[in-house]
Amino acid sequence: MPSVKLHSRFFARSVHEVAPELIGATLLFNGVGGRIVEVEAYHHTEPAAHSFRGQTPRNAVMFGGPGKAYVYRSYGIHWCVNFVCEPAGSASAVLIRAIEPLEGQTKMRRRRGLKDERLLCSGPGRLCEALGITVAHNGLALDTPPFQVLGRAEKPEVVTGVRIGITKAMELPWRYGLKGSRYLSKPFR
DNA sequence: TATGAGATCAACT
DNA sequence: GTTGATCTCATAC
Repeated sequence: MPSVKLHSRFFARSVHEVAPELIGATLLFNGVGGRIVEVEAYHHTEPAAHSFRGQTPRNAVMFGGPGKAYVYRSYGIHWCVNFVCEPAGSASAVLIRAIEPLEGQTKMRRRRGLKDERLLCSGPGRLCEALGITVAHNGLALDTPPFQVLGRAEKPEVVTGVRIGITKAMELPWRYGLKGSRYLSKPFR
């Protein structure tokens, strides 16, 4: 199956173009990962984005230009990974919310504690735990090991909806998913 | 199936 | 002191 590595050029566009195109792409971290089935776009002009109020130590990577991983701690417990998009300074990113486990399932299971395969990577915190992504990887380039992001071979059917778990800008339909996937963090309505 | 508590930290009021 | 781009487990229906 032909897959092309995605470079920073791919990410240097609007999050609204990049996010739907990431559905069906492959994310690997040290060779472990799978097919991206759910993402959300966060634009700096909108209050749900971490960059909305300007730069802080936590979100600095968002301001450094496209093609990097932005990793932050969620609820003091979990890690979540974003792909930074748009030109440098735009500070917008795509949150990777769920993947379909394909490579390194043994490692993922071990890290996750032998959970149901369906729950291995179906959520932003879950997938970071399964792949072993932490803040130690914040700011790393997405086209260089340990990261590997491969473009999809064919265009899948993409569904959209409102974003999950936020209390600001709840009306924006900037959640994208692979239609019919059983690995979504929540079904699309 | 649904709701609630707890874990625990960066940023904000 | 409160909130949040979350998840798990316990208890109730």
